[in-house]
Amino acid sequence: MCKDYIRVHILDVPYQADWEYTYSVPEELRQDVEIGTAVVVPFGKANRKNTAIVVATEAEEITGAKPICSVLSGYFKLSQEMLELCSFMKLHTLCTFGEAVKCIIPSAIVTKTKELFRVTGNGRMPDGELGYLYELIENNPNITLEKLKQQEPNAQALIQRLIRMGAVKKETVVEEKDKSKYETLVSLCQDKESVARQINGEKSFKSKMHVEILRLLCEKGILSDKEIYQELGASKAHLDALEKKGYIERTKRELSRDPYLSAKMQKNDSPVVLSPLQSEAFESLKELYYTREPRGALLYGVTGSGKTSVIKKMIDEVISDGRGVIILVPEISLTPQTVSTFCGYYGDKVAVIHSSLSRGERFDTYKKIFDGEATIVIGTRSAIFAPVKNLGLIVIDEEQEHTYKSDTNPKYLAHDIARFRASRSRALMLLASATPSLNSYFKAREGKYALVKMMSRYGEATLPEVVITDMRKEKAKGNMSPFSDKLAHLLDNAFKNDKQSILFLNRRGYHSSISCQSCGKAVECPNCSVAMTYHSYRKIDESITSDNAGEVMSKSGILRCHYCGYKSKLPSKCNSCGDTEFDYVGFGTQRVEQELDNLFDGVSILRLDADTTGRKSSYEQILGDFRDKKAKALIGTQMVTKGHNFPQVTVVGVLMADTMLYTGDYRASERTFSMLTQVIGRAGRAKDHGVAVIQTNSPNDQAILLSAKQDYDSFYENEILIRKAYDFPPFCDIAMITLSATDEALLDKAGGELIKDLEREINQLNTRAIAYGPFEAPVYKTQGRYRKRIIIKCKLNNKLRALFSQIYINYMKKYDKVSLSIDFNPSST
DNA sequence: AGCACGCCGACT
DNA sequence: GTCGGCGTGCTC
Repeated sequence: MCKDYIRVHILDVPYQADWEYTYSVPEELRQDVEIGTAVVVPFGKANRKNTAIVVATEAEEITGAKPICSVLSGYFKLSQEMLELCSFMKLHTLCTFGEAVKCIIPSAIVTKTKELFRVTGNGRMPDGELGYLYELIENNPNITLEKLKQQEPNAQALIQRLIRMGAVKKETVVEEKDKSKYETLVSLCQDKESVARQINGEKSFKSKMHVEILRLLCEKGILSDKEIYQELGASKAHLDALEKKGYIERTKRELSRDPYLSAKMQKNDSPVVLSPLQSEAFESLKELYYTREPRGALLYGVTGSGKTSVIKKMIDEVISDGRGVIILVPEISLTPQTVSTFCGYYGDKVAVIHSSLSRGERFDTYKKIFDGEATIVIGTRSAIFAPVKNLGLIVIDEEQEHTYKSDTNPKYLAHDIARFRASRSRALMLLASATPSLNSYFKAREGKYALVKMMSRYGEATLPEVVITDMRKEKAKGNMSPFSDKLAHLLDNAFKNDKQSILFLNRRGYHSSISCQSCGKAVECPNCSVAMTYHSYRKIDESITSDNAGEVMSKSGILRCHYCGYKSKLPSKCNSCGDTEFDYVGFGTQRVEQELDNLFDGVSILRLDADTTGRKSSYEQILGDFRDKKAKALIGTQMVTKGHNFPQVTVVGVLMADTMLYTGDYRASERTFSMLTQVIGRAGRAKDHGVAVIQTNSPNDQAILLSAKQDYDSFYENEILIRKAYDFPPFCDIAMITLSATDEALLDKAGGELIKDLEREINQLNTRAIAYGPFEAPVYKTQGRYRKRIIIKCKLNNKLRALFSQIYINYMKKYDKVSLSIDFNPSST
C-alpha cells in the first residue's frame, strides 16, 4: 500500500540520469505498490515505458509528476536490505542502481519492454519506401524494430517520419514471463485393480499401445509424459485418447532444473570428526557466531590443516540454529570436489550458483532459495547476492583469490558485499585461506576481524622438500631446456618408480614469442601492443630439439595474440629491419610438453591450459584422467595449482617462478607467494616423500624463499613494511581511471584535461590524494583501441566518491567518443 | 541512453 | 524559403 506519490529508481537509465524520481500513483494501483516492487513508468519526452523499483511509498508532491502505468508482480520484490545494498553498490562502485539490481535478481525475472508499431488509420496513405514500411507494419502487428531493420535497413529514420506524419504510432508492451518449466504427469484415474483386469482380457483394446501404457502405469503408478514416450515409443495422441476415454488424467507440475542433481545423489552424510586443533578453531568460531552480532573472522590455516572440516562443522552449527549459509569459492570448475562434497553432504538444501548456468537454471535456483527450499548456497562471486533467508554465515574460501573482484560493471569485491550483508543480517563473515590477502590479514591484525589460526598439519600430511634452482646457472652450464638438471633427475626417478608429477608454468603456447635476430624486436600483434605467442599444431611425435627448433617450426605453427585472438603465420622477414632470421625465446606449455616427450621417450603426458580446456567439461576430464593414472605427467597453467588432491604425485615443478614477479603490479610478490605456496602444497599431499622444484632467475627473492618454507607470517611482516613505506593498500585505496578511444589524439586531449581537473578538485577537497598519469595501459592498444590510465592513491571516503562520480558524468558527456571506466581497488593494474 | 530543441548549410 | 545535419541539455 502506498500514498499518492512514490519515489522510484528507473532500471535502464545511464549513470548521468540515475537518481530517484517521483511519480504519482492512480487510486486503483495504490494497494499493489510496496517498497521494493517493480512498476512500469513513462519516462522521458517520449514517455517510453520503463521498469522501475519503488524505493519509497510516500513522497512530497511535485508538479508535473507523471502517473505510473502498472505494477509488476512475481519474484520481483526486493527487501529493504537489498534496496539498501543497491544504493551501497551505486556509491561504492559507481554503477547505476539498475546495474546493482541486475546483480541481485536474475535477468530472467526482469521484465522486458518491447516497442511495437501500429498503424493509426489516420491521414493519407504513404507511398514509396514509406508505403512499403507502412504495409509491413500493418500486416505484422507484432513486428519489432530489429525485424523491420532486417527488411529495410533505413527503417529507423523512415519510422520516425511515419510517426511524425501521424500514420503510425509507437506502442510499448511489457512482457511478464513465467520462466518456470513444467512437466506433465500422467496417472490412472480409475483404480489399479480394475484397470489391470481390463487390460488382462476383460476388455479388448484396439490399440496395443494403449494396453502397454496402462500396464506401465499400473506398475509404476505415476509417470511423466516424457517417460512414457521414451519407454514405449508412444505419442501424445495415445495419451490424448486414453484421457478422453477416462482412463488417465494429466497434471502439470513445476519442474526444477537442477544441474547438480547427480552430485546430490551420491549422498555422503558421515558426520564431521574434528582433530583437537580443528575443534579449537571451531569452538572459537562458534563463540563468535553466537554473539549474534555482525562479525568478521579470518580462518588462517596452513595447507593441510583441514580448514574444510572446520567450515563444514560451522555450517552444520548454523543450519541447526535455523539460519542460512552462503559459501563462496573462487571458481566452480576449479573446485568441483568442494562443490560435490557439499552437495553430497547437504543434499537438497544446497543450491549451486555459477556463471555458466543458463537463464532458466539461474531462475530456478533463485526461486528455490527465495522460497526457502535451499538454505545453503555455494557458488562463485555472484552467489554473494543469493536471497538466502535469515542469513547466518558467509564463507569466503581461498579469500585471497582475485576472482572475488568483479572486472565488469558493477566492479565490486565480494568481501565488501559480504560485509554489508553480514552487518544487516547479524551474520558471521568467515574468510578462509592458507595465504590470506595482505588486506585481510592486516585487518585481522588490527582487530577488525577475529583471527583464528590453524598452524599444524592434519594427519600424515607433511611439508615437501623444496629445491630452488637458479636457471641462470643452468644456462651458463649450457642447459637450454626448460628443465634444470635437478628437476630432470627427479622426474626421471618419479617416472621409473611409477609416480606422477605436475609441472606448472603460466604461459600457454609453444615459445612465448619470436624476435628478430639482428634488431631484437619481437613480432607484435597489429591490433594490440603485445608480442604474439607461438603455437605449434604439429603432432608431438615429430622430433624437435632445442637446436633444430627454429627450422622445423617455421614450417608449421602460427602466432597468436593472447589478448585479441589475432592469428598470423610466421613472418618471412622482420617488420622493422627486414632480416629473415628469428630467435625463439621462452617456452610455453606446448614446448614443455614437447621437450618432456623428447627427454623421457614416450612418457604419457596430459596438458591442462586454456587451449586444451576449450571444450566444456574437458577440464574435469583431464584431471579425472590424471587422477586415474592415465598419464604420468600433468603440465599446466594456473589451473593445476588449485586445491586438487593427487596422492600419487611426488614431484612438482614450477618452471618459471619469476614471470609473476615482474608484472609491474604492487601485489606481484603477494601473488607469487600465494601461488608458490599452493603449488608446493600439491607435492605435500603424498604419503611418499614429495619434492617441489622451483626454477627461477631470482633465487634470492623473498617471496620465493619464504614460500619454500611456507612461512606466511615472515612474508607478511616483510611485505606489509614495503606497503607502508610506499603507501600502497591496505594503507591507502587505489582508484584507477581507464580512458579508451580509437582516436589517439582525442584520447591524449581527454586524458590531459582529466588529470588537471582531478588535481584541482583534489586540492579543494583537502583530503590526502595524489593523482598519477595519464600513462599508457600495460597493453596500450587492444582491438584497435588505445587505452590510457590515471591512478589515484587516496583514502576513499564519500566526498572523494562524489568527486569521482561527478568526473565520470562530466567526461562521459563531454567526450562521447572516449569511453571511461573507474575501478576502485582493481584486481590488476 | 534517447529524444527534444536549436541554429547553420544545400536543396525544391 | 525548408529539409536535415548534429551540438547541447533534460529526463519525475
